Order: sequence, then structure tokens, then C-alpha cells
Amino acid sequence: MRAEMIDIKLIRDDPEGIKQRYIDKGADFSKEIDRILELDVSRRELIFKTETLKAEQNKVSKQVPQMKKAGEDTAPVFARMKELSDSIKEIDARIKDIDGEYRELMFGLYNLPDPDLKPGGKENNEPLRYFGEPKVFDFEPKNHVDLCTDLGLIDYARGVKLSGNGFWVYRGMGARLEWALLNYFIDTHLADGYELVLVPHMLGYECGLTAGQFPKFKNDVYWLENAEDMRRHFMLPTAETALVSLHRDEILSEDELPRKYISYTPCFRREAGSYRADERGMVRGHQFNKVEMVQYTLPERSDEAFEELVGKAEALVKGLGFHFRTVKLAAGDCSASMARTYDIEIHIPSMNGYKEVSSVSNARDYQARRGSIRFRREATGKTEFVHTLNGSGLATSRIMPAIVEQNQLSDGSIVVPEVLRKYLGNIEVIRKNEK
RNA sequence: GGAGGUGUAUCGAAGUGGUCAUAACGGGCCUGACUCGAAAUCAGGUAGACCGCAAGGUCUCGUGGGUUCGAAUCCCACCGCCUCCGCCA
Repeated sequence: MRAEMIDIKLIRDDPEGIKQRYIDKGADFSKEIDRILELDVSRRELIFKTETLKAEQNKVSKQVPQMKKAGEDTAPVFARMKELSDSIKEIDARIKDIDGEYRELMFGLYNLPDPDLKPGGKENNEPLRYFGEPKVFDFEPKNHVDLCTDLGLIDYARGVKLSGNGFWVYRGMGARLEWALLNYFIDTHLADGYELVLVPHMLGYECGLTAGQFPKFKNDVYWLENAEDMRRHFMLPTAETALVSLHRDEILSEDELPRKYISYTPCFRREAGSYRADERGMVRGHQFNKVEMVQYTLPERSDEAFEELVGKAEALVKGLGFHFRTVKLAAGDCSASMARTYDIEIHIPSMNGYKEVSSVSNARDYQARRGSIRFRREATGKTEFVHTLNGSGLATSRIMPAIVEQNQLSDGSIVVPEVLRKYLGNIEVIRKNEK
């Protein structure tokens, strides 16, 4: 069964180096790693002991029928067998304890950051490239909350009425614009050869464990029913959580790779919404819509796949006509499960800065190890872990404010981006009172 | 939700306490022989994980417990699937 998220051999070979890489990521796992090494040693010692005893047990057990047939006295043999059995039970119980602690520590370890990442947090993020120019207005631009409300695109008040703070209702042209965006994303991905997958929105614990959200972040999602029951479900925080478990416990053949998936789902997150001005409106809610891209690749092809995903996210934003930049995240700003992340950030006027609209990450073999997702290498006949990658492509909740703010005219109406018009009955401008 | 059935490799399936887990039997697939080639036929081969430098060893019969010197086999719980009934977008 699954036992390790990070190859234990890496830890055995260079514990200090691994500790440092975690520290670069802003996570000090030194104590855990020391304990893991201790457990690793006693674990192997005990496994050797119990297996030696089991070998004897198996051997003797095979002789019993013959002895009985020959009418020999089995009592002395059974006495020895009882001894063996007791020792085995005792050692196995200890192994079980150790394994439990070992697994818990192992599952708690974050992914290792790629070596080329800058240590530290956000402040060390590195913009790689810029596209286009920030929009300049010859009038005082309004923010997206006011624009959306004035145009009747988003009904914030009734969202709160239905579900509380952090929820909103898309209405009329707002709903249609949302739908148009999703269609634009999906059609683009389909043209690129990705398979569209619609997944359950309620998932089992193992999905979160595989993706790397659990055990550490199990309070960031919404749980259904009894939170102590292992069979409980949670509302998915991203389609990645489902897509990465699609091939859990499977052995894929080499020629099935890469697998390229996209999925549209609402995403549910508890983290949420401060009232700060730059996160007003639909920038951060408890539920938002997203099309997610996921790839399963050969280990040696994951860098290539990563560039492809970044390119795809960029192309979507470009297609909408936005000024954006692509940022290589420093080790500490990458999420816990990811070895490497690039963000695509759009300039949103009311926020005086760049806001993430897509996050593309390479998990390398971290998720594959957690979920036992392997492939058979044809050249060797052996199984190896795949690499998994994911990226938003894209989340509408960040794009919609950008469209509304950047495309606003002085009278408060909104120019529909060219690529979306065919999904909106060729409407060019969204004006007040349009449904 | 109620009742009954069922879960063994790539598939079907045998095994109901030890000498039956690489696992009978059959099919599929791969390799070879025969063939101009194919079909048919014949021969051989067709899990994964863990411990170990290796030799080798251990584990896995849906999952987890229990009984036993010994469990695929007996007991308990849970999960999945099938059939019938109920309910329902």
C-alpha cells in the first residue's frame, strides 16, 4: 500500500539537504524528518524479525499434514508454533504502531520545491514575462462591484440572503457572460486535444489525501455530515482533487501517457473572503466556477507538459485581450503539494495591481506516490510513478471582474471580448437593462 | 431504504481449515514451432508491494478485525457489485 509521499531513500541519503529544501519553502520539517528516520530504522529491524519468524512458521506449517498422516505426535511442533505465533503477533502489533506514526508523518510532509526556485516567500517571486500594456482610462473607472451591480450582472445582496457572506448570484447577462467564458475555455481545450471530464462535486477522503490537501488542510474544505467519519464526503475545492484521483491505484501503460484532462466544476472553499477592498465582490468567495486542466505524464516529460499548461493559460488570457504577467513563484509561495508553480496575473484597475487568474503547477511524483498512480515503463517492464500537473484554465471569478473593469466604457457599459461574442448572440456591448 | 445473492490474476471460474496461490480448468494476450502467409494445432510465458548488497524471504483471495499451531475457507463489522421491492430528479 501507499506508504510514502517523498521517497524515503531521499531522506535516508541526505536528511540535512532535505531539511534545508523544506526550510527554503518556509516549512521546517526537521523534527519530523529526524523522527521518520528513527521509525524507519526500527521499522525495518522489526520487519526483518517478523519475516524470519513467519518463514519458519510457513515451513513448519507445511509439514503438519504429512506428520499427521504418518501418525506422528504433533504436540511439540504445536508448542513451538504457538511460540512463533505469539512473537509474530507481538512484533506485528509494534510494526503497526510504528507504521501508523510513520505514515502520518510522511503524509504530512510537503512536496519538495524544485531546486531552481528562489527560497523564501512572495517577495521573491519573479515575473518572467509581460503581455500587453495596462489599460489607461480617460475617465474615472468604476470598480467591478459597482459595475456588476449597476448592470444587474451580479446580485450580491441576494447571494448573501441565500447563503451568507461569500456567495453571490449571477443574473441575466452576468450569468450568460459566465457561461460564455466557460464555453470559451472548454472549446479552446477541446481544440487542444484535452478530454472533458465531468466529475462528482462531493468527494471521498482519499481524493483529498492523494491531491495533498489532507491531512494538513482538511479544515479548508466543506464537509458533509459527520466530520469524524472516514467515509464522509467533502465538497471539492478544485476539480484537480477529483481529476488526480481518476487514476488512483492504477498502472497505466506507457503509451497511454500523457493523459490530458479538463473539467468544469464549481469550487468550494472555506478560506475566504476578507472584507478588504481589494477582495470585494467575487474575487474570493466560498463558491466559484473554474475549468481545471490536469495532465498525467512520464517523469521525463513533465517539464514540457508544464510549459504547455502555462502556455495554454496564457493563451486564454491573451485571447480575452488582457494585459498580464507570468510569475515564477518562489519556493515558499508554491502550495504545499507542488514542486513548482507559475501564476498568471491580470492587472485589475480597482485593485491597483496584479491578481492571480491562473496557477499552473507541477506536483512531480508527489501526488502519484500518495495515490499510487503508476505506469509500466516498456523498456524495463517496471512500474514507476507518473508525474501530475494541474492548472486553472481558468477561474471565471477572477476573469469576470477583469473583463468588467478593463472593458468598461465611460457610461458604465461593458465591451464584450471578441472571443466571447459568439456565445452571447454576437452582442458587442453589455448595457444596462439587458437580459 | 428493505430482502436475497455475490466479491479469487487480464477475463470467466474451481477451491468450504493444513500437503491448492503464480493459484486447478477455460478464454485472452505475448513468444516460439509448423505454414508462402493466416487459421487451426503444439510448446513456453504471461501480478503488485515490502525487507534485503545479494541469496532469499514476507505480504496481498473486496477492506478491517476475531477464532486457530495454521484461514480464501469459520465468526464479526464495513465497502462494492447484482437481482427483486420501495422511493425519486
